[in-house]
Amino acid sequence: MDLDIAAVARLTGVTSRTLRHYDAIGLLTPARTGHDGRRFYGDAQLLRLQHILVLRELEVPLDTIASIVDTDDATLTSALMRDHHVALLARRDRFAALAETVERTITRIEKGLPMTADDMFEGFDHTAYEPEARERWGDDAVARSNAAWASLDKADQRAHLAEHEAIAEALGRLAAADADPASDEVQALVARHHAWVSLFWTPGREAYTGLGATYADDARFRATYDKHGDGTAVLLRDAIAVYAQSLHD
Amino acid sequence: MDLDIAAVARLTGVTSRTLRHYDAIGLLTPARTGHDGRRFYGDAQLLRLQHILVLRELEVPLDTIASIVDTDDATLTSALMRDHHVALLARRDRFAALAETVERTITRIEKGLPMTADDMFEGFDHTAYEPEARERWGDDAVARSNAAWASLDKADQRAHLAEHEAIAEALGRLAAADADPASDEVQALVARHHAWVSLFWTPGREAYTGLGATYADDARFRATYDKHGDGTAVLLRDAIAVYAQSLHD
DNA sequence: GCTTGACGTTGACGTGGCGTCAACTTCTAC
DNA sequence: GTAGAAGTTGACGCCACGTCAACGTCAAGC
Repeated sequence: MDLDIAAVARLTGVTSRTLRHYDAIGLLTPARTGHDGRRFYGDAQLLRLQHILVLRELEVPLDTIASIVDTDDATLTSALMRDHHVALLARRDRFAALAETVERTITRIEKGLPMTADDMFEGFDHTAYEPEARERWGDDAVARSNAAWASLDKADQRAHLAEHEAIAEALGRLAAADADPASDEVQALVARHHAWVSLFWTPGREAYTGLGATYADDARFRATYDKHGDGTAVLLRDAIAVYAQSLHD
Repeated sequence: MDLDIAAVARLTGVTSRTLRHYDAIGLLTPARTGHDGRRFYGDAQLLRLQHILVLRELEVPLDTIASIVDTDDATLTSALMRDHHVALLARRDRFAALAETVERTITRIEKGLPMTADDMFEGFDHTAYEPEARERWGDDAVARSNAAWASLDKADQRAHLAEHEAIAEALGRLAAADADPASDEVQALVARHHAWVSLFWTPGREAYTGLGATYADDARFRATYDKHGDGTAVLLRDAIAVYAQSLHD
């Protein structure tokens, strides 16, 4: 059942040096150590390693990774992994966009057509356009939200996740009852939602409205909310549009 | 027309520090320098920068990038960019695979189902499986082939690209004539093809056969060959299957 | 029992691609 | 004329390992 360091290296593609490094900094401690110092890893370590490698692919610094994977609660872990799963999809889309930009550049050059500088760098710059979506789903957003997340202790982390679930669920019920987006009940939930989002990022009027629109437009967001009932994402969008009027600039 | 360093930074998303670094190591020299030392960039530099950034996304070291983007011939450059475009698609697919693996892991954990260690790391390890495809399209393969490429001088680089075009074109004509894969004419072209491939990687019998299969199965490869006429990729695959019998293990 | 070779161990130093000061100059706006 | 924004050139710092050296341990074959 226990795998030695070479077996783990073969299985996962990381080098044994890296595994030793992760042990040295306390990021991944072997399940047990042989009497001669040899390292042996078990299933729990493999799962942890997978999560570590996912975050490494997302270019999260190792010390931040450490505080993320150290959350020992199972539901918490899988919730975070869902978040990182979405981030992987975002990176997939990013490379698709880059490939498209490069393809456009090649055909333009070969045909001798001119090209604007903006077009040439579409997809490269991850801060310049689509502000809300990039804010929430871009690479640096993941980094920042991970850092914010890492600053919480475990109880706070659990509470934060539970809060979002509670909001979405309550919204789902109101959506099923065909509630008015401007009603007090719905607006109270939006206020909680805004506070919830603000852990990672405090959106102003325009940004929050944009975020609401993204919720309803983007398939990934919509699925997250509509699993509590169809129309939940749309209700949230419309409610946010009302709520956002009270926010500054 | 000329952009100062801040404008380029905004446009492309790189920092001005990075641009200064690229100037310092001779990777990207500004079009002109103001009398006070300020840097100004033109269209040619932007195109070069795009290529640099693509290669950086592919994790190619800067000195290798330098020797790649220094090929001054236009057709050569666009041929290389095509190659790197494919590499971007490969990375896109890689992240898609990672996301899928993570998704599988999450649902398995939440349902309490067991999971084999192999399944958990599908897509992470880029050396363990699909040897031929990974050899040709994986990240490290791009790195190695770029390094091999960089070791050639410009005349050799141009000759190498022309050779592949010539082979593919001749194959296309024979495919249109419904030639026999085992015929001398076709086999002579396969011999040239094997020699051509061997600049970056010398495949044995099994690997070369696998490469041929990939040519016909993978849409990206197929398109590359079939632009010289439908059925070119299939002819090449079948001809390789014959040719490969003469290769060692 | 002894050697051999594969594979593990622990330090220690090296490296690539910038980030981040510090100290200074230059242009623009009021 | 002066403030402030943004440029310049060094110089050092940093992260995630790679790489090398010196050494220990185990299984297999003689």
